[in-house]
Parts: sequence; C-alpha cells; structure tokens
Amino acid sequence: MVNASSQTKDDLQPAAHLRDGSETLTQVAYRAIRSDIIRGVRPPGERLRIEKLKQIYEIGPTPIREALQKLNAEQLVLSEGNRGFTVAPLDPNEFRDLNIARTEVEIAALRLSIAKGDGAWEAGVVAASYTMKKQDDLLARDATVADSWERANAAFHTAMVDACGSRWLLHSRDTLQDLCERYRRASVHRNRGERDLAGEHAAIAEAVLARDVAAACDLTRRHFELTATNLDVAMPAPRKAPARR
Amino acid sequence: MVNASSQTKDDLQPAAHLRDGSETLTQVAYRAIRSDIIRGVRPPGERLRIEKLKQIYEIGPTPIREALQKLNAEQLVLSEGNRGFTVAPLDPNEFRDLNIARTEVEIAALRLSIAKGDGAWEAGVVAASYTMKKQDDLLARDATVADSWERANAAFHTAMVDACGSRWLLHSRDTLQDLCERYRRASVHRNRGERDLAGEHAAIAEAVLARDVAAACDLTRRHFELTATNLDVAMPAPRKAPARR
DNA sequence: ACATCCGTTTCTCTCGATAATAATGCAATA
DNA sequence: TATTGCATTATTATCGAGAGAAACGGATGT
Repeated sequence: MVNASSQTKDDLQPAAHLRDGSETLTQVAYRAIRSDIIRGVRPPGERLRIEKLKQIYEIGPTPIREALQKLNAEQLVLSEGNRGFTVAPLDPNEFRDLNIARTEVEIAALRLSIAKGDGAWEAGVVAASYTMKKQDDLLARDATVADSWERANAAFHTAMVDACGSRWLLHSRDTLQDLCERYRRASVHRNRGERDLAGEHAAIAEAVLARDVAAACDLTRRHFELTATNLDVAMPAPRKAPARR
Repeated sequence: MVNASSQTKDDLQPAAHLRDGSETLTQVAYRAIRSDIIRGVRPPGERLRIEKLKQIYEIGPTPIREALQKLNAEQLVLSEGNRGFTVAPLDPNEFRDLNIARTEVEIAALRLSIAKGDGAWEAGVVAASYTMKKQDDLLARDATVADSWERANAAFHTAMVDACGSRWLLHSRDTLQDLCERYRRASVHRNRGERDLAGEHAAIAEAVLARDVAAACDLTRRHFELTATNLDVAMPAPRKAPARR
C-alpha cells in the first residue's frame, strides 16, 4: 500500500507551498525575486538567466519572465535588447540622485500630512514613536542593525506622512524608499556610534505633533542627509566582463 | 511573374513593420498598448483578453502578457487573481489624489531646478516659452486641443524642472504626468475660453527666470489646480457588470 | 418562487519546445 | 602575430497547446 495521504498532487509541486489559493505564480516569483534583490541575496549586476532562476525558484520560465518585466518597470532589474536581464547595479551617483528624490517626496508628503492630520493620525505618530524609541535604545547597545529596527524605522516615517491625503504620493514615496533600502543594506555604515538616532527621531516626532511644519521638514531633511552621507556605497565590483560595451 | 521584391520573410510578419533590429516584441506590445490606453483608444474598465489583443496587435500571447504585467506595475492596467487584466478605471477621487501628488512632485523639482539651474537651462526655458506662446495663441483662436499644443505644454513644464538634478525625481514626475494625461484626454474641459493660458505660462516663465522661487511655485500650483478643477472627469460608465464584487 | 448545487463552458495561466539572436572559439590569411 | 571571417555554442524570445480556475446556466429541492 502506498503512503497515501490527503495531499492532492498540487501539494507536491515544489513552489506550491508558498502559494495562496488565488495567487498566480507570477506574483510569487515577483515577490521572491524582488525581496532577494532588495535584501542583497542577488547582488547588483548579477545576470538573471531564466534557466537558472527556473531551478532556484522552481517555477516555469513564463512566470519568471513576467516577474522580471515587472521588476524592470520599477528599475530594480535592467533588460537590454536581446541580452537578457540583470540586477540593477549600485552606483554612488545614482544613490545621491535617488536620495534627493526620496527626500523631496517625503518632505512634500510630510508637509501635507501635518496640515491635514487628524486625531487618529496623531495617535499613530505617538505609537510609532514609542516603538521607535525602544528599537533605537536597543540599537545603541547592540550596534547590529536588526530587522526589527528596520521595520520600526520604516513604520515611524510612514506614520508621519500617513495623513498626506494622496495615495499616489505615498506610492511614489514607497517606490523610492525601497530603492534606497537596497543601497542602505548593501553599504557599510560609518559613524554609527556618533549618531543620536533616538534623539533625532524624538525631535522629529515632537515637531510633527506640535504641527511645526518648518522644523519637522528641516529635521527630517537633515536626518536623511546624515544617513546618506554616512553611507559608503560599495562600488560595483566587476566580477566578469569589467566593461561590457 | 510574382510581385517579388527585396523583402525578406521577416517583412511579411504582421507586426514586424514596427520592429527595430534589436527590439523585443514585448517592448513593441508595451508601447502600443500603453499609448492606446493613455490616448483613450482602450477605454477605462475594458477587459483585456489575451486572445483579442493577440489578434489586434498580431503578437503572440507571451509578449502580450509581459507587456500587461509591465503596465500593471505602473497601475495603468489592473490584474486580479485568475481573472485577467483590465484597463484601470477613471475615478474623480483618484484624479484628485493623483493631481496632488503630481503637483507636489512638480513643485519640489521646480524649487531645486531654480536653485541649481545654469545658463543652458535658462536658454531652454526661454526656448520652451517661445514655442509655448505660439501654441497658446494658436489655441486661443482655434479652441481645438491639438497634439502639437499638448507636446509644447509638456515640453514647457519639463524645461522648467529640467535642472533639478535628480533623474529619479523627474522619473516620478513623468510617471504621474502620464497618468494625469489620460484623465485630461478623457475629460471635457470647462471654461476653456475663460482662461488666459498664454498669460499663465508667461508669468511662470518670468518668475522662474527671475529665480523667484516662491512666485514660481505659487503660480505653477495654481496653474495645475485650475486645470484640475476645470476638468469634468467622466464617471466610469458601466457597460456590463455594473457592480462586480 | 427562490436558493443551491453541479455540470458545462470560457478564459486565464503555465509549461515544454522551437526559432531567432548574440557570444564564443577556431582557423585561415595577411 | 594580429585580424578577419566563419562555424559552433549558449541563451534569449516566442509560440502553441494543455492544465487549471472562475463564470455561466440549467436542474433540483425546499
């Protein structure tokens, strides 16, 4: 007698364990590859060969390609003519560019959010600040950038701009934010110890709650700039094909 | 004798007449469908069945799907579970939202551009203003929104922000701009005659060249808001399936 | 009459295979 | 020895067909 079970044959499909009822394999592949790129599992400049990805993610070539096209639309993946896909390279100049855009969009959203925010928004700000402080204190002792700190930090800044009233503005912000995150994760942080992150965050939250637009924007801008200048973006280390015309 | 020519068999392929040497069918499909959606050829809410599109654009299902995924990434096309793709609907609230984001990003870029702009940029502003004035005068007489006016208008505003120093900021701007354009094209313009577009544009250009940040931003903001409030966004006319859960 | 269930149909999604394109190595020639 | 041209190889892009899921409609029961 075979080791029969209640499993259908679908359960035996390799990638199916992550698959929700009505979720397409394209979406699965998209999220998986995107996450791997942002977290640095797939390093900048890596060639993304379909055959290889097919084996890694255990998904057919069509969903993989569709996912890559989607990632290409947000510039996390580059696609050149008939020469396949590559992970977008990291470039210090590009990061400066990106950080300007990120900051400007954040400031615009922050300004609107302070102007329009209601009681619920204020409560969110207070809550996020509370969590942030705990994580900042943890970081001050441990110095290792935990995933929980990253999440708290993202949530903190999101809470500030959450009442801006334009989902599209927030969407632009998120896109730029994700792009920046890849740079942050891939870079070494200098002067980590010299910064008073908890103090900076507290000052921002205070200004925001006091509805002091000028101060809040100023503090946030400096907060971002400080992070950016403290980042040493690793130059694209050419593994093969140093300069490919 | 057959009407033989120097055509290779490639030239006989239906969609190949638009195909550059190293251009992918996916890219061809992407641009074609995108253009059709923005120009309103494919109306909001329309279901995009693969089989149908395959015949219309004379391209196989795979490139079509990849193009749709790309369009989905920029929210011009919606994709639901296992239920295919649809053209993103038009919604007045969404437009308000979008216009806020569009305006804020434009203003941020404008501020930076005025601060950083050099001589070449000034020359570009002057040139774009010149062309714009001609098109505005033409429009004042003819009332029909010509394609040439649309182009001049886009070029005018682009020239203003061109020196902002962040390609990513400009990219966000372009994305939002394209989304707005679809609303503009699909809507009826009220009070077209009552506006002095040439005057508004001239005032903006003047403030920009005088490096008067406050005035330039203020004028631009009002310029956009006026356009937005003068637009009557056609509500999504439900053709079939009025309210589809 | 109305709701529910089940079979049918339509459409989407996915795969494997093929054709087209670019990269690679080798040989032949100057 | 360097270079050009050609044949080979590897990888990409595309297609057509099949598996799977949702929508549709008729029949049954309350």
